Amino acid sequence: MNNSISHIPEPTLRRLPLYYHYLKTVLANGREVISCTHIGNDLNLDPPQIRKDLAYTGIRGLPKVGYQVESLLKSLENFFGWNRIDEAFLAGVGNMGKALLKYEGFQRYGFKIVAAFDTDAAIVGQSFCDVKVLHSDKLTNLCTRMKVRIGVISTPESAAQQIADQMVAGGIRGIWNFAPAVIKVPEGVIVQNENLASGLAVLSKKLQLLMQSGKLRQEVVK
Amino acid sequence: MNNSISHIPEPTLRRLPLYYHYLKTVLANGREVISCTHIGNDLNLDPPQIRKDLAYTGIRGLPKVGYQVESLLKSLENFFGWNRIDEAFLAGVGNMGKALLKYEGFQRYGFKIVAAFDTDAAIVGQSFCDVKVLHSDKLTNLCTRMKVRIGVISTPESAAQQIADQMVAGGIRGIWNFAPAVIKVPEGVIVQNENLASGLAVLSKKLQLLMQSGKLRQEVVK
DNA sequence: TAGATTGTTAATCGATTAACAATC
DNA sequence: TAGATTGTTAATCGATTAACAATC
Repeated sequence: MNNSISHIPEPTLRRLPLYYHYLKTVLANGREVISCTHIGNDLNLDPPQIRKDLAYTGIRGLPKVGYQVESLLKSLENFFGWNRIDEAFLAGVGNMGKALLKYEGFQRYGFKIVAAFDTDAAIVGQSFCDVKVLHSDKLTNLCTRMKVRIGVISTPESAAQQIADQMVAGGIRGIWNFAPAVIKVPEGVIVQNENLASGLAVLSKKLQLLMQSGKLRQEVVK
Repeated sequence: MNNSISHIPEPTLRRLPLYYHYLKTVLANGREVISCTHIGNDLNLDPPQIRKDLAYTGIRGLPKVGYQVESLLKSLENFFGWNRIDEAFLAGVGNMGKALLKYEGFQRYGFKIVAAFDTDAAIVGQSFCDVKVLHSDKLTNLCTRMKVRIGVISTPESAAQQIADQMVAGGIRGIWNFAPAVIKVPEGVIVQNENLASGLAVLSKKLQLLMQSGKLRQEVVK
């Protein structure tokens, strides 16, 4: 109800889909009501944080009882608008592009790739999961005609900016970028970068620190 | 030099690979020295933040001059240990698993998948980029023998925990998890979750808010 | 020298955590 | 009723941003 609160913390936005996925399995197991204590236990999160996150979707729980799983799921769906499917274009049908095309689980999150684009003649004309690969030349025009608002970039770095420009020219307002490139877009267009190297770096540095401290502790023990 | 500071902010860790990638292209363009002002301009980041991030790697710049690109790259490589390759196992050779196997750019980040595992008889025995797919039964044993410390999970959700257990049993200390599952591991094992649904949710919510505010503004103008 | 840039310290901002009253 | 849980307000923590002296 409280639509005036338009700022939602990004960490919260990132956690909400995790709750959703979890609650789906909870419901499948036949549980109708759940508490934050329980969710927190399964998801390794603090209950007050979960309560605050869920409150952003507008849902209210019952003291002593918890939340109704089904209405919690509906609340999340409404919050994100997952009941309506957003159509998207994908550019760059390489390894990552193919994986994204073939993954059908995104539909659950109101997201569907309806056309793919590439410049490689060997790939143009092929289909993946009923999505045809067209030549990138046609991106802007088709985008305008189909009123598509979301674009996925999984091209090599060298092509990313040009593809982004074509997307913006076609009216795309949100870009999900998997290319290791910084994309410049005009105001009013959103870029969400998905950089696997960042996650890998976090993991390997944490591991490095862990092993070091382990060695140090062993030496101290000796 | 200051190894006593063992805590590095995670946002910094996530940005450092972006600098590295950027500096590689800077060097390729023949530039030998660069300032944070310049980096910030190209990467859409504030110069003082970049300075602070880079300081964690131990590098020092020269006032008025900036940083030497080459020594900056070396400093980053040393900081992360990218000069030594970490060998990793991957479990779950589906769409995402194949994309990760085929992507060779990770070697630049000291990371190489040396064996892949699956339970599907149709996939076991195949090779991708010289990496052979073995049956998951062999994971734990081979892991112990090869002293592999990093595991990648790209299995379906239902298999993720079991694979994680096998990895931990084989001595793996760091898990890069692409499955939409919360994995329980003993203390001393690190899990880095890579959840595409989170990124997608952030993008679509931001887009939603953008379109709403746009419409509101239009109405106000009318 | 003057201006640009680094490096450091302080101030701000925002998210998480803690505390606690309200409630079924 | 008593205990568990929600929802809210306050305190803490950590990262970003601002300010500024030091320096080539």
